[in-house]
Amino acid sequence: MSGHEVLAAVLRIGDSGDVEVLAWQRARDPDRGCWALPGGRLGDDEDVETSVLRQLAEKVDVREVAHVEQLGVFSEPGRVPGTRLIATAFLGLVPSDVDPAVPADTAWRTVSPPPAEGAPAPDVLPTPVRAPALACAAFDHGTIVAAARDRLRAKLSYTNLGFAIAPREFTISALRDLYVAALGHPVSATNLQRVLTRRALLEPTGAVAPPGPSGGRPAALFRFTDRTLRVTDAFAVLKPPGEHGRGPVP
Amino acid sequence: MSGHEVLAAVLRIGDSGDVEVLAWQRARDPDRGCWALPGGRLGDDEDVETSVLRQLAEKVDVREVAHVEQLGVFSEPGRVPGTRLIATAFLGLVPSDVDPAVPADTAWRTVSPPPAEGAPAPDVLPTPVRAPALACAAFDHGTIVAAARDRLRAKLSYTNLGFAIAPREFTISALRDLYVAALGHPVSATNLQRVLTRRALLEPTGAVAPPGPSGGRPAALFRFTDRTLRVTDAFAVLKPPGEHGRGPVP
DNA sequence: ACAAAAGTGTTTCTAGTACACCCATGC
DNA sequence: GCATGGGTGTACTAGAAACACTTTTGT
Repeated sequence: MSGHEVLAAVLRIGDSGDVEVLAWQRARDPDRGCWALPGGRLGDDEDVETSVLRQLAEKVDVREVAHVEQLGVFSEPGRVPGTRLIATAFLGLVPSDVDPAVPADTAWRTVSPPPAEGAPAPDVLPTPVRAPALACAAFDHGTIVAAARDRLRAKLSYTNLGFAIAPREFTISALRDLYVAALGHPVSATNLQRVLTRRALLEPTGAVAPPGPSGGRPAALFRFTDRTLRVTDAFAVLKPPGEHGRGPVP
Repeated sequence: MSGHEVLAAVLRIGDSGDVEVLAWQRARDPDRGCWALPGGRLGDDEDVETSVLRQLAEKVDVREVAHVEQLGVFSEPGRVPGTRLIATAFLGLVPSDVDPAVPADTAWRTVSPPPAEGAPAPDVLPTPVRAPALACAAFDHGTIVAAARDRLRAKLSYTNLGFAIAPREFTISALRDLYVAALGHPVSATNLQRVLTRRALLEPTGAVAPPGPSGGRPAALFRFTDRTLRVTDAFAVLKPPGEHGRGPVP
């Protein structure tokens, strides 16, 4: 009776230091001109995870999507006008260095940052070539994008999810910039390196990046040791007794 | 084309110190005799959240369910034989002191504990009147119950979710027993009290509980200050700078 | 008096933060 | 030399775990 669709909020950290989402512009009513998330009807012989990967393959090369996970179900009866359509929403992440070819109606749009809670507004940056904001989101896709952005922000803190937004190899300060964009607050490169190193998420490649035009010490290159999601900081509290200073069991 | 159902894994900590799930025994094939989660078809004019509360009202008094949240979508094409049926699964929690009237085919069944990871098996308890194990779960409901149990366990550590499994008023050691059952590992009453008090989740009622038959100091009664979900320990790491020793802003 | 259960005080540990300082490069 | 960016060493802090000890009851 009711149809089922899958929708993907694919996020990437843009060069300008913004979170961007992959969206396509609707050419027809309803919500003509507004931006919609890629997705489509669930097929008869696929589950939602398979379906979202299939749908994404039509927009971007799926090999470029480093991580996909379910966000939840959006099922308000009137969420799309006309028919009843239930959506399973996904978060997808693409490393910042890949710029996949996308169809003509599709583009990376800047996700508006969440309201800074309590903290004063961050310094105004000299606006470089940033993607245009997601001014008009079709249907309830704005809610889905916000959920995706929040999920990314939360998981960066207690998992190794950084691997999905970072290039294969990177300098610590480049990684810091990605974290700043995704978290929305300043991050110290010094401490970021220490936290990720202590958790054994990062390893040096041995190579170094050449310094910029104004000099400076060449930065060492790092990579994530693991490229699948791992929870690294679960049970911050009330953890099993006797696990005080134990490192991770090998 | 494809139907949509909602399913609720309603959990409770039983008197015997086990996690129990509300289930009903199927009288017909397929999976006759196995235990299934309460739920049913999504109505045309309701979203999944509304629907699951409606479905639960047929099994238990919804006022007794202290917390409900979405777990995810289960959509494998063959998850139920015959037709295509997509399920949105929910976690529900009922305080340990309520024992709602349930239909004849419905009962609380013990959820098998998760495999103890690394830690040695907990002490063998003298088995009291524990609910029978969920030996045969219908369809993919076993997976859903496991997801519910894991979700509860994780959220107990970084939210105030304890309010949903505890009675209105309780002693610290009673609360400790609930946490032990849900977490699956020993918890110190001393430290539990301190952690929850420091986070301002607990407040004394002023009353005390009478000691048991063998004496002992009467225990003070406490309650949760809040009875809606609140994240208390987010961003354990990489939190915004300058928030070092700041308490919660009033 | 003694056992049992509850609760407090105090120490120790660890992860994270802050910050001063040293290193390597371009000009 | 000196400005610039990268990296290390080290002190400080807070939250939590561990454990000894005190308090309040029943027998």
